[in-house]
Amino acid sequence: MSQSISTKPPSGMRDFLAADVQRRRHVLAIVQRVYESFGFVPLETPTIENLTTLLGKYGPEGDQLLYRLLHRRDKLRRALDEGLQAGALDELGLADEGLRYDLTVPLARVVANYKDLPAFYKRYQIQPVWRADRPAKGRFREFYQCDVDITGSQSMVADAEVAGAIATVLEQLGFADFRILLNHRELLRALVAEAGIEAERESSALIALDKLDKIGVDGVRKELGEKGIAEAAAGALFAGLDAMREPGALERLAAGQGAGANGARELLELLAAAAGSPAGRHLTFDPTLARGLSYYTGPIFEVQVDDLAGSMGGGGRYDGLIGMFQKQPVPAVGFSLGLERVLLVMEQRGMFPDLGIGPQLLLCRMAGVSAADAVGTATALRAAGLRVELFADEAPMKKQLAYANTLGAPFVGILGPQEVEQGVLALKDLRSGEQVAVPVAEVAGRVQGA
RNA sequence: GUGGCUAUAGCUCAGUUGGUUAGAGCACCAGAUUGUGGUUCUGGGGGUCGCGGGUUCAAAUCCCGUUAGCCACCCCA
Repeated sequence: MSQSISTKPPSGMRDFLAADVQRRRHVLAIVQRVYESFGFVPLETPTIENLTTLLGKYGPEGDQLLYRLLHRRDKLRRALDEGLQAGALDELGLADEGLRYDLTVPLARVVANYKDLPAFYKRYQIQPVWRADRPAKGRFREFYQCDVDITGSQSMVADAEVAGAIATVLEQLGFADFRILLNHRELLRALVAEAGIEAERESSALIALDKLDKIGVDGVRKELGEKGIAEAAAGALFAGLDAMREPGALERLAAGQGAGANGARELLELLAAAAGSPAGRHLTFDPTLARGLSYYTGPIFEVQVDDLAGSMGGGGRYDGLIGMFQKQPVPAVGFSLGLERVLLVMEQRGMFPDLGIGPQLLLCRMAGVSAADAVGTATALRAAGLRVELFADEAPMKKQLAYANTLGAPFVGILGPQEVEQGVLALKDLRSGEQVAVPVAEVAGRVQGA
Protein backbone atom coordinates (compact mmCIF):
# COMPACT_ATOMS: atom_id res chain seq x y z
CA MET A 1 0.00 0.00 0.00
CA SER A 2 2.39 2.64 1.20
CA GLN A 3 4.92 1.23 -1.27
CA SER A 4 2.83 2.41 -4.18
CA ILE A 5 3.28 6.07 -3.22
CA SER A 6 5.99 7.65 -5.31
CA THR A 7 8.82 8.98 -3.22
CA LYS A 8 10.13 11.25 -5.93
CA PRO A 9 9.52 14.96 -5.70
CA PRO A 10 7.03 16.35 -8.21
CA SER A 11 8.25 16.63 -11.77
CA GLY A 12 10.63 19.51 -12.30
CA MET A 13 11.19 20.01 -8.56
CA ARG A 14 14.03 18.72 -6.47
CA ASP A 15 15.24 17.78 -3.01
CA PHE A 16 18.56 19.29 -2.03
CA LEU A 17 20.79 17.11 0.14
CA ALA A 18 23.69 18.49 2.14
CA ALA A 19 26.22 18.82 -0.69
CA ASP A 20 23.63 20.52 -2.95
CA VAL A 21 22.64 22.95 -0.24
CA GLN A 22 26.27 23.84 0.44
CA ARG A 23 26.90 24.62 -3.22
CA ARG A 24 23.74 26.69 -3.46
CA ARG A 25 24.65 28.62 -0.33
CA HIS A 26 28.16 29.23 -1.61
CA VAL A 27 26.78 30.88 -4.74
CA LEU A 28 24.00 32.72 -2.92
CA ALA A 29 26.44 34.18 -0.39
CA ILE A 30 28.47 35.74 -3.21
CA VAL A 31 25.36 36.97 -5.00
CA GLN A 32 24.05 38.59 -1.85
CA ARG A 33 27.37 40.16 -0.92
CA VAL A 34 27.84 41.69 -4.38
CA TYR A 35 24.25 42.92 -4.62
CA GLU A 36 24.56 44.61 -1.24
CA SER A 37 27.87 46.16 -2.26
CA PHE A 38 25.92 47.92 -5.02
CA GLY A 39 23.56 49.36 -2.44
CA PHE A 40 20.61 47.10 -3.17
CA VAL A 41 18.36 46.29 -0.22
CA PRO A 42 16.54 42.99 0.26
CA LEU A 43 12.88 42.28 -0.39
CA GLU A 44 10.80 39.16 0.08
CA THR A 45 7.28 38.77 -1.21
CA PRO A 46 4.68 36.01 -0.80
CA THR A 47 4.81 32.77 -2.73
CA ILE A 48 1.23 33.36 -3.80
CA GLU A 49 -0.03 36.43 -5.64
CA ASN A 50 -3.52 37.35 -6.76
CA LEU A 51 -4.13 36.26 -10.32
CA THR A 52 -5.14 39.80 -11.19
CA THR A 53 -1.59 40.81 -10.28
CA LEU A 54 0.01 38.13 -12.40
CA LEU A 55 -2.20 37.80 -15.48
CA GLY A 56 -1.53 39.86 -18.56
CA LYS A 57 2.01 40.86 -17.64
CA TYR A 58 4.05 38.18 -19.35
CA GLY A 59 2.29 37.71 -22.66
CA PRO A 60 0.07 34.79 -23.65
CA GLU A 61 2.88 32.25 -23.24
CA GLY A 62 3.49 33.35 -19.67
CA ASP A 63 -0.17 33.34 -18.68
CA GLN A 64 -0.27 29.75 -19.90
CA LEU A 65 2.56 28.72 -17.58
CA LEU A 66 1.13 30.25 -14.41
CA TYR A 67 0.37 27.80 -11.62
CA ARG A 68 -3.14 28.52 -10.44
CA LEU A 69 -4.53 27.67 -7.03
CA LEU A 70 -7.94 26.09 -7.16
CA HIS A 71 -10.57 27.51 -4.83
CA ARG A 72 -11.16 25.49 -1.71
CA ARG A 73 -14.35 24.09 -0.22
CA ASP A 74 -17.41 26.32 -0.37
CA LYS A 75 -15.95 28.76 -2.82
CA LEU A 76 -15.20 25.98 -5.27
CA ARG A 77 -18.59 24.35 -4.75
CA ARG A 78 -20.36 27.64 -5.31
CA ALA A 79 -18.30 28.36 -8.40
CA LEU A 80 -19.09 24.94 -9.82
CA ASP A 81 -22.81 25.24 -9.08
CA GLU A 82 -23.09 28.71 -10.55
CA GLY A 83 -20.86 27.81 -13.47
CA LEU A 84 -22.89 24.77 -14.37
CA GLN A 85 -26.11 26.75 -14.20
CA ALA A 86 -24.70 29.51 -16.32
CA GLY A 87 -23.33 26.92 -18.70
CA ALA A 88 -19.80 28.22 -18.46
CA LEU A 89 -16.99 28.25 -15.95
CA ASP A 90 -14.53 31.03 -16.39
CA GLU A 91 -11.03 30.84 -15.07
CA LEU A 92 -11.34 33.43 -12.32
CA GLY A 93 -14.38 31.55 -11.05
CA LEU A 94 -12.18 28.57 -10.23
CA ALA A 95 -9.06 30.30 -9.04
CA ASP A 96 -8.12 33.79 -8.02
CA GLU A 97 -4.58 33.13 -6.83
CA GLY A 98 -1.45 31.72 -8.39
CA LEU A 99 2.19 30.98 -7.67
CA ARG A 100 4.71 33.73 -8.34
CA TYR A 101 6.04 33.42 -11.92
CA ASP A 102 8.93 35.83 -11.55
CA LEU A 103 10.15 38.47 -9.11
CA THR A 104 9.67 41.50 -11.33
CA VAL A 105 5.88 41.69 -11.28
CA PRO A 106 5.75 41.29 -7.47
CA LEU A 107 8.27 44.14 -7.29
CA ALA A 108 6.07 46.31 -9.47
CA ARG A 109 3.15 45.59 -7.16
CA VAL A 110 5.24 46.44 -4.10
CA VAL A 111 6.42 49.73 -5.59
CA ALA A 112 2.83 50.69 -6.35
CA ASN A 113 1.67 49.61 -2.91
CA TYR A 114 4.24 51.38 -0.72
CA LYS A 115 4.34 55.00 -1.76
CA ASP A 116 6.96 55.92 0.79
CA LEU A 117 9.74 53.87 -0.77
CA PRO A 118 12.84 55.81 -1.79
CA ALA A 119 12.56 57.69 -5.07
CA PHE A 120 15.21 55.40 -6.41
CA TYR A 121 14.33 52.06 -4.96
CA LYS A 122 17.16 49.58 -5.44
CA ARG A 123 16.09 46.20 -4.24
CA TYR A 124 17.40 42.68 -4.57
CA GLN A 125 15.32 39.56 -4.18
CA ILE A 126 16.39 35.94 -4.07
CA GLN A 127 13.41 33.61 -3.97
CA PRO A 128 11.96 30.65 -5.84
CA VAL A 129 9.51 31.11 -8.68
CA TRP A 130 7.25 28.55 -10.36
CA ARG A 131 6.41 27.84 -13.97
CA ALA A 132 4.17 25.04 -15.19
CA ASP A 133 6.61 24.25 -17.95
CA ARG A 134 7.89 20.93 -19.20
CA PRO A 135 11.14 20.24 -17.34
CA ALA A 136 14.35 19.72 -19.27
CA LYS A 137 18.07 19.97 -18.68
CA GLY A 138 18.59 23.18 -16.73
CA ARG A 139 14.89 23.93 -16.73
CA PHE A 140 12.78 23.35 -13.66
CA ARG A 141 9.28 24.07 -12.49
CA GLU A 142 10.58 25.50 -9.26
CA PHE A 143 13.75 27.53 -9.45
CA TYR A 144 15.48 30.43 -7.79
CA GLN A 145 15.92 33.81 -9.35
CA CYS A 146 18.37 36.37 -8.05
CA ASP A 147 16.99 39.74 -9.11
CA VAL A 148 18.32 43.26 -8.87
CA ASP A 149 16.14 46.14 -9.97
CA ILE A 150 16.20 49.93 -9.80
CA THR A 151 12.90 51.78 -9.97
CA GLY A 152 12.41 55.50 -10.44
CA SER A 153 15.24 56.27 -12.82
CA GLN A 154 15.24 56.67 -16.55
CA SER A 155 18.99 57.10 -16.66
CA MET A 156 21.01 54.55 -18.55
CA VAL A 157 23.33 54.60 -15.54
CA ALA A 158 20.72 52.47 -13.80
CA ASP A 159 20.79 49.97 -16.66
CA ALA A 160 24.57 49.90 -16.55
CA GLU A 161 24.50 49.37 -12.79
CA VAL A 162 22.24 46.30 -12.87
CA ALA A 163 24.37 44.83 -15.65
CA GLY A 164 27.44 45.67 -13.59
CA ALA A 165 26.04 43.85 -10.56
CA ILE A 166 25.41 40.71 -12.62
CA ALA A 167 28.85 40.87 -14.23
CA THR A 168 30.52 41.32 -10.85
CA VAL A 169 28.71 38.31 -9.41
CA LEU A 170 29.72 36.11 -12.33
CA GLU A 171 33.33 37.22 -12.22
CA GLN A 172 33.51 36.62 -8.47
CA LEU A 173 32.09 33.15 -8.99
CA GLY A 174 34.95 32.45 -11.35
CA PHE A 175 33.38 33.06 -14.76
CA ALA A 176 35.48 34.88 -17.31
CA ASP A 177 33.97 33.92 -20.63
CA PHE A 178 30.33 35.02 -20.39
CA ARG A 179 28.69 37.51 -22.73
CA ILE A 180 25.94 39.93 -21.84
CA LEU A 181 24.01 40.30 -25.05
CA LEU A 182 22.40 43.69 -25.43
CA ASN A 183 19.64 45.02 -27.62
CA HIS A 184 16.81 47.53 -27.43
CA ARG A 185 13.11 46.98 -27.87
CA GLU A 186 12.75 50.17 -29.88
CA LEU A 187 15.44 49.06 -32.29
CA LEU A 188 13.63 45.79 -32.83
CA ARG A 189 10.33 47.58 -33.36
CA ALA A 190 11.90 49.96 -35.84
CA LEU A 191 13.58 47.12 -37.67
CA VAL A 192 10.35 45.19 -38.06
CA ALA A 193 8.32 48.26 -39.01
CA GLU A 194 10.81 49.40 -41.63
CA ALA A 195 10.79 45.93 -43.18
CA GLY A 196 7.08 46.47 -43.74
CA ILE A 197 5.93 43.79 -41.33
CA GLU A 198 2.49 44.38 -39.81
CA ALA A 199 2.38 45.33 -36.14
CA GLU A 200 0.44 42.21 -35.19
CA ARG A 201 3.13 39.98 -36.65
CA GLU A 202 5.85 41.85 -34.81
CA SER A 203 6.27 39.42 -31.94
CA SER A 204 6.34 36.29 -34.09
CA ALA A 205 8.85 37.97 -36.38
CA LEU A 206 11.03 38.80 -33.38
CA ILE A 207 10.84 35.27 -32.02
CA ALA A 208 11.99 33.92 -35.38
CA LEU A 209 14.74 36.49 -35.52
CA ASP A 210 15.96 35.51 -32.07
CA LYS A 211 16.86 32.06 -33.42
CA LEU A 212 19.19 33.39 -36.08
CA ASP A 213 22.38 32.12 -34.46
CA LYS A 214 20.85 28.68 -33.98
CA ILE A 215 18.98 27.94 -37.20
CA GLY A 216 20.70 30.34 -39.60
CA VAL A 217 19.38 32.74 -42.19
CA ASP A 218 17.58 30.06 -44.20
CA GLY A 219 15.94 28.68 -41.07
CA VAL A 220 14.66 32.08 -40.02
CA ARG A 221 13.50 32.84 -43.56
CA LYS A 222 11.52 29.62 -43.54
CA GLU A 223 9.96 30.32 -40.18
CA LEU A 224 9.04 33.86 -41.21
CA GLY A 225 7.30 32.42 -44.26
CA GLU A 226 5.36 29.99 -42.06
CA LYS A 227 4.25 32.90 -39.89
CA GLY A 228 2.78 34.57 -42.95
CA ILE A 229 5.45 37.18 -43.51
CA ALA A 230 6.09 38.04 -47.14
CA GLU A 231 9.42 37.15 -48.67
CA ALA A 232 10.13 40.76 -49.56
CA ALA A 233 9.59 41.80 -45.95
CA ALA A 234 11.87 39.02 -44.74
CA GLY A 235 14.53 40.19 -47.16
CA ALA A 236 14.17 43.74 -45.92
CA LEU A 237 14.47 42.50 -42.36
CA PHE A 238 17.78 40.78 -43.08
CA ALA A 239 19.06 43.81 -44.93
CA GLY A 240 18.19 46.04 -41.98
CA LEU A 241 19.89 43.58 -39.67
CA ASP A 242 23.05 43.49 -41.73
CA ALA A 243 23.14 47.28 -41.70
CA MET A 244 22.79 47.22 -37.93
CA ARG A 245 25.75 44.88 -37.61
CA GLU A 246 28.13 47.12 -39.42
CA PRO A 247 30.65 49.04 -37.34
CA GLY A 248 29.35 52.46 -36.40
CA ALA A 249 25.75 51.51 -37.15
CA LEU A 250 24.51 52.49 -33.70
CA GLU A 251 26.28 55.85 -33.93
CA ARG A 252 24.80 56.62 -37.34
CA LEU A 253 21.34 55.58 -36.20
CA ALA A 254 21.64 57.69 -33.07
CA ALA A 255 22.63 60.74 -35.06
CA GLY A 256 19.59 60.49 -37.30
CA GLN A 257 15.89 61.11 -36.80
CA GLY A 258 14.70 57.61 -37.66
CA ALA A 259 12.49 55.31 -35.60
CA GLY A 260 15.39 53.63 -33.87
CA ALA A 261 17.34 56.79 -33.05
CA ASN A 262 16.32 56.99 -29.41
CA GLY A 263 17.04 53.32 -28.79
CA ALA A 264 20.44 53.63 -30.38
CA ARG A 265 21.26 56.69 -28.30
CA GLU A 266 20.26 54.87 -25.14
CA LEU A 267 22.41 51.87 -25.98
CA LEU A 268 25.39 54.11 -26.60
CA GLU A 269 24.82 55.86 -23.30
CA LEU A 270 24.50 52.53 -21.56
CA LEU A 271 27.69 51.18 -23.12
CA ALA A 272 29.53 54.37 -22.23
CA ALA A 273 28.43 54.15 -18.60
CA ALA A 274 29.23 50.43 -18.39
CA ALA A 275 32.76 51.04 -19.61
CA GLY A 276 33.56 51.87 -16.01
CA SER A 277 32.27 48.56 -14.62
CA PRO A 278 32.96 44.85 -15.09
CA ALA A 279 29.91 44.75 -17.37
CA GLY A 280 31.81 46.79 -19.94
CA ARG A 281 34.02 43.98 -21.14
CA HIS A 282 31.12 41.54 -21.39
CA LEU A 283 28.41 43.60 -23.06
CA THR A 284 27.89 42.74 -26.72
CA PHE A 285 25.37 44.44 -28.95
CA ASP A 286 23.25 41.79 -30.68
CA PRO A 287 20.50 43.17 -32.92
CA THR A 288 18.78 39.76 -33.05
CA LEU A 289 18.29 39.44 -29.30
CA ALA A 290 14.52 39.56 -28.68
CA ARG A 291 13.43 38.02 -25.32
CA GLY A 292 9.95 36.77 -24.69
CA LEU A 293 8.53 38.72 -21.77
CA SER A 294 6.20 41.34 -23.07
CA TYR A 295 6.79 44.02 -20.41
CA TYR A 296 10.20 45.14 -21.67
CA THR A 297 10.29 48.59 -23.24
CA GLY A 298 13.94 49.62 -23.57
CA PRO A 299 17.33 47.95 -23.37
CA ILE A 300 17.21 44.15 -22.98
CA PHE A 301 19.92 41.81 -21.72
CA GLU A 302 20.75 38.15 -21.77
CA VAL A 303 23.70 36.31 -20.24
CA GLN A 304 25.22 33.59 -22.34
CA VAL A 305 28.01 31.06 -22.10
CA ASP A 306 28.97 28.64 -24.86
CA ASP A 307 28.27 25.44 -22.95
CA LEU A 308 24.70 26.21 -21.92
CA ALA A 309 21.77 25.98 -24.32
CA GLY A 310 19.65 28.58 -22.56
CA SER A 311 20.68 31.72 -20.76
CA MET A 312 22.10 32.14 -17.26
CA GLY A 313 20.16 35.31 -16.78
CA GLY A 314 18.26 38.06 -18.44
CA GLY A 315 16.72 41.41 -17.90
CA GLY A 316 15.82 44.76 -19.30
CA ARG A 317 13.98 48.02 -18.87
CA TYR A 318 10.24 47.97 -18.25
CA ASP A 319 9.02 51.53 -17.96
CA GLY A 320 5.34 50.59 -18.33
CA LEU A 321 4.91 47.76 -15.84
CA ILE A 322 4.53 49.65 -12.56
CA GLY A 323 2.01 51.90 -14.30
CA MET A 324 -0.23 48.85 -14.67
CA PHE A 325 -0.69 48.95 -10.88
CA GLN A 326 -1.15 52.68 -10.36
CA LYS A 327 -1.87 55.84 -12.31
CA GLN A 328 1.60 57.26 -12.08
CA PRO A 329 4.06 55.40 -14.33
CA VAL A 330 7.45 54.66 -12.79
CA PRO A 331 10.44 53.74 -14.92
CA ALA A 332 12.40 50.64 -13.91
CA VAL A 333 15.16 48.35 -15.01
CA GLY A 334 16.27 45.00 -13.68
CA PHE A 335 18.36 41.95 -14.21
CA SER A 336 17.77 38.39 -13.08
CA LEU A 337 20.26 35.61 -12.56
CA GLY A 338 19.03 32.01 -12.72
CA LEU A 339 20.59 30.23 -9.77
CA GLU A 340 20.25 26.70 -11.11
CA ARG A 341 21.63 27.66 -14.50
CA VAL A 342 24.69 29.12 -12.83
CA LEU A 343 25.03 26.03 -10.66
CA LEU A 344 24.64 23.73 -13.65
CA VAL A 345 27.51 25.33 -15.54
CA MET A 346 29.68 25.55 -12.43
CA GLU A 347 29.09 21.86 -11.80
CA GLN A 348 29.88 20.90 -15.39
CA ARG A 349 33.08 22.87 -15.24
CA GLY A 350 34.09 21.78 -11.75
CA MET A 351 34.23 25.35 -10.50
CA PHE A 352 33.37 24.71 -6.87
CA PRO A 353 36.04 25.16 -4.24
CA ASP A 354 36.24 22.60 -1.45
CA LEU A 355 33.21 23.43 0.66
CA GLY A 356 33.79 22.03 4.12
CA ILE A 357 30.67 20.22 5.27
CA GLY A 358 29.88 17.97 8.16
CA PRO A 359 31.62 17.59 11.49
CA GLN A 360 35.36 18.09 11.90
CA LEU A 361 35.39 15.61 14.71
CA LEU A 362 33.27 12.65 15.71
CA LEU A 363 33.25 12.11 19.42
CA CYS A 364 33.19 8.39 20.21
CA ARG A 365 32.04 7.23 23.57
CA MET A 366 33.14 3.92 25.04
CA ALA A 367 31.36 1.75 27.55
CA GLY A 368 31.76 3.02 31.07
CA VAL A 369 31.57 6.71 30.12
CA SER A 370 28.46 8.51 31.26
CA ALA A 371 26.26 10.26 28.75
CA ALA A 372 26.71 13.48 30.70
CA ASP A 373 30.51 13.26 30.40
CA ALA A 374 30.25 12.66 26.65
CA VAL A 375 27.80 15.49 26.09
CA GLY A 376 29.88 17.73 28.33
CA THR A 377 33.03 17.04 26.31
CA ALA A 378 31.19 17.70 23.06
CA THR A 379 29.90 20.96 24.50
CA ALA A 380 33.41 22.08 25.46
CA LEU A 381 34.76 21.26 22.00
CA ARG A 382 31.92 23.15 20.31
CA ALA A 383 32.46 26.12 22.57
CA ALA A 384 36.06 26.09 21.36
CA GLY A 385 34.79 26.46 17.78
CA LEU A 386 34.78 22.92 16.41
CA ARG A 387 31.97 21.25 14.48
CA VAL A 388 31.42 18.18 16.60
CA GLU A 389 29.10 15.23 16.26
CA LEU A 390 28.61 12.94 19.21
CA PHE A 391 27.99 9.28 18.46
CA ALA A 392 24.69 8.78 20.21
CA ASP A 393 24.35 5.01 20.39
CA GLU A 394 26.37 2.68 22.54
CA ALA A 395 28.31 0.72 19.98
CA PRO A 396 31.63 -1.08 19.50
CA MET A 397 34.54 1.22 18.69
CA LYS A 398 34.95 -0.24 15.22
CA LYS A 399 31.40 0.70 14.38
CA GLN A 400 31.93 4.24 15.62
CA LEU A 401 35.13 4.61 13.59
CA ALA A 402 33.51 3.16 10.48
CA TYR A 403 30.78 5.73 10.87
CA ALA A 404 33.38 8.52 11.10
CA ASN A 405 34.68 7.36 7.73
CA THR A 406 31.28 7.50 6.08
CA LEU A 407 30.82 11.01 7.48
CA GLY A 408 34.17 12.03 6.05
CA ALA A 409 35.17 13.50 9.40
CA PRO A 410 38.95 14.08 9.49
CA PHE A 411 39.24 13.41 13.23
CA VAL A 412 37.69 11.26 15.93
CA GLY A 413 37.97 11.92 19.62
CA ILE A 414 37.74 8.80 21.73
CA LEU A 415 36.41 9.13 25.21
CA GLY A 416 36.95 6.12 27.47
CA PRO A 417 37.03 5.79 31.23
CA GLN A 418 40.80 6.41 31.20
CA GLU A 419 40.48 9.63 29.24
CA VAL A 420 37.68 10.93 31.43
CA GLU A 421 39.80 10.30 34.49
CA GLN A 422 42.80 12.14 33.03
CA GLY A 423 40.82 14.98 31.43
CA VAL A 424 42.11 14.13 27.98
CA LEU A 425 40.76 12.92 24.68
CA ALA A 426 42.35 10.26 22.50
CA LEU A 427 42.54 12.32 19.33
CA LYS A 428 42.93 10.25 16.19
CA ASP A 429 43.72 11.66 12.78
CA LEU A 430 41.80 9.38 10.44
CA ARG A 431 43.98 10.15 7.41
CA SER A 432 47.30 9.31 9.03
CA GLY A 433 46.01 6.93 11.66
CA GLU A 434 48.06 8.71 14.33
CA GLN A 435 46.56 8.87 17.77
CA VAL A 436 47.65 10.95 20.72
CA ALA A 437 46.19 11.83 24.09
CA VAL A 438 45.41 15.54 24.14
CA PRO A 439 43.92 17.62 26.97
CA VAL A 440 40.36 18.51 26.02
CA ALA A 441 41.19 22.22 26.12
CA GLU A 442 43.85 21.74 23.42
CA VAL A 443 41.87 19.59 21.01
CA ALA A 444 40.34 22.44 19.04
CA GLY A 445 43.72 24.00 18.39
CA ARG A 446 45.13 20.69 17.17
CA VAL A 447 42.22 19.99 14.83
CA GLN A 448 42.11 23.47 13.38
CA GLY A 449 45.85 23.53 12.90
CA ALA A 450 45.80 20.31 10.91
C1' G B 1 4.01 21.96 -27.77
C1' U B 2 7.32 18.57 -31.49
C1' G B 3 10.69 14.40 -32.26
C1' G B 4 13.60 10.38 -30.29
C1' C B 5 15.43 7.03 -26.35
C1' U B 6 14.87 4.32 -21.84
C1' A B 7 12.27 1.64 -17.79
C1' U B 8 15.55 -5.09 -14.03
C1' A B 9 17.98 -4.40 -6.06
C1' G B 10 18.85 2.05 -2.63
C1' C B 11 22.62 3.49 -7.04
C1' U B 12 25.18 1.99 -11.91
C1' C B 13 24.05 -1.80 -15.01
C1' A B 14 24.30 -7.32 -17.17
C1' G B 15 20.64 -10.86 -18.53
C1' U B 16 22.91 -14.44 -25.31
C1' U B 17 17.78 -16.69 -30.95
C1' G B 18 11.71 -16.40 -25.35
C1' G B 19 13.41 -21.94 -21.42
C1' U B 20 13.81 -24.10 -14.59
C1' U B 21 15.11 -20.88 -7.91
C1' A B 22 16.77 -13.14 -12.27
C1' G B 23 22.74 -11.77 -11.62
C1' A B 24 27.28 -8.41 -10.77
C1' G B 25 29.67 -4.04 -8.75
C1' C B 26 28.86 -0.20 -5.28
C1' A B 27 26.00 0.83 -0.86
C1' C B 28 23.80 -1.40 3.63
C1' C B 29 23.89 -5.15 7.87
C1' A B 30 26.64 -9.07 10.55
C1' G B 31 31.13 -11.85 11.59
C1' A B 32 37.08 -12.76 11.14
C1' U B 33 38.67 -13.63 20.39
C1' U B 34 36.23 -9.00 24.24
C1' G B 35 39.41 0.11 23.56
C1' U B 36 40.48 1.30 16.94
C1' G B 37 38.30 2.64 11.03
C1' G B 38 39.84 3.06 5.83
C1' U B 39 42.39 -2.53 2.68
C1' U B 40 41.11 -7.82 2.61
C1' C B 41 38.03 -12.31 3.51
C1' U B 42 33.22 -14.72 4.72
C1' G B 43 28.09 -14.48 5.21
C1' G B 44 23.29 -11.83 4.98
C1' G B 45 18.96 -8.77 3.88
C1' G B 46 16.79 -6.44 -0.34
C1' G B 47 13.56 -7.17 -6.86
C1' U B 48 5.77 -9.99 -8.09
C1' C B 49 11.92 -7.13 -13.93
C1' G B 50 7.36 0.66 -14.18
C1' C B 51 1.94 -0.61 -14.72
C1' G B 52 -2.18 -3.08 -17.69
C1' G B 53 -3.40 -6.33 -21.46
C1' G B 54 -2.04 -9.81 -25.53
C1' U B 55 0.90 -13.90 -28.19
C1' U B 56 3.02 -18.70 -26.26
C1' C B 57 3.46 -25.09 -23.29
C1' A B 58 6.77 -21.05 -21.37
C1' A B 59 7.79 -13.67 -21.30
C1' A B 60 12.60 -9.45 -17.91
C1' U B 61 13.04 -10.95 -23.22
C1' C B 62 8.04 -10.54 -28.59
C1' C B 63 3.36 -7.21 -29.63
C1' C B 64 -0.25 -3.27 -28.13
C1' G B 65 -1.61 0.30 -24.61
C1' U B 66 -0.41 3.34 -20.42
C1' U B 67 2.58 5.99 -16.93
C1' A B 68 7.18 7.92 -15.54
C1' G B 69 12.07 9.51 -16.60
C1' C B 70 16.01 11.19 -19.96
C1' C B 71 17.92 13.68 -24.47
C1' A B 72 17.31 17.13 -28.54
C1' C B 73 14.18 21.14 -30.40
C1' C B 74 10.56 25.23 -29.00
C1' C B 75 10.56 28.60 -25.11
C1' C B 76 12.66 30.46 -21.04
C1' A B 77 16.18 31.76 -15.65
